[in-house]
Amino acid sequence: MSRERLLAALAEAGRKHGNTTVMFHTAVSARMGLGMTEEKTLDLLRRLGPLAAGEIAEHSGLTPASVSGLIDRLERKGFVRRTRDTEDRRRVIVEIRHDGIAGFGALFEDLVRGLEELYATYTDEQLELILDFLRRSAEVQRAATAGLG
Amino acid sequence: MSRERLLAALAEAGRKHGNTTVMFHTAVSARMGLGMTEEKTLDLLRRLGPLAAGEIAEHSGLTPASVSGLIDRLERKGFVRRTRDTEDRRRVIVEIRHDGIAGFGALFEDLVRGLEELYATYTDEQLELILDFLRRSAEVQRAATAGLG
DNA sequence: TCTCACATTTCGTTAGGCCGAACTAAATAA
DNA sequence: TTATTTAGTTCGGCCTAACGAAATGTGAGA
Repeated sequence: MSRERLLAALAEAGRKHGNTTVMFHTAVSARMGLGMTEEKTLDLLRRLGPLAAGEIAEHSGLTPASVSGLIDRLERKGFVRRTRDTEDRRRVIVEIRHDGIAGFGALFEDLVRGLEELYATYTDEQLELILDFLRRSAEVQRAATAGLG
Repeated sequence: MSRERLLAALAEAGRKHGNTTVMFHTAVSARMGLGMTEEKTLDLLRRLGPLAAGEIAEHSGLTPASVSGLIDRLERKGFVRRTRDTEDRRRVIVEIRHDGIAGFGALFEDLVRGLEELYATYTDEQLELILDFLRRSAEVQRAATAGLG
């Protein structure tokens, strides 16, 4: 395959790959009964650990009032727990209830298994190449997203 | 790096890559002033070509009433055009207005340029490997999504 | 103690997007 | 022609998730 064709094929494959990623993500959220904001918040908590309500407001750009409602919804669905900060009892700490999201791990089973099978077909060198590509490509996407802010 | 570590790193990198993909996608939609449904509809029209309102209803699972409003919004934003079917004048054909979407191509510029630069650092053989990986990995995601239906 | 500042919640409102029911217009059957 | 079905639209109502303003409870300094 000529390099030109190769690059064209990569553009197309990348587009499709992105599409399936978004679709999978959307399907998972729907199954968990989560809205966009709720899911983004869970992701925040996964990455940064327990946060105060105000910190969630900062990270998400929502007003404090909206965050209250957001936490209510997540709590009602069993995904997070509210705790009073013992240091500063005005603050409310929000933490993920791992027991609440555990049941949904099954949603990822097919994906995880499929990817494991896929990875199994590559040599270590090839996997290193793929790993590097994924990291650098994620960085490109991150930068492009920031450029849209 | 041991294969075990390699696989763990891939799982993590894959997760992050998926995240950045979704975030980029979300940011683009926001910039275009599109809701989730509107965007899904545009994607439908891109993939399947012009569709009748009723066909959009079938594909999206929305009621005809909702589709009417949906088309109104897309039309008002300049992304689609309504046409009467000349065969069956009850039917309304919805088609993408490429001139309406063209202005937003710039949103992808950074991403496209970044990926081109990234691809430029690989040999043809390496790109073939990446292409194959993207295709197979997209298929895994597609299958996993279908499994959630 | 008495403010005053701060973190969060509550309340009332608004905008978006969906639905069902009733409607118009066009095609089709009797 | 007339009755029925089909395709979309309009209307009114509802729900979700956001917001601003005011209330609540807590901390901290004079």
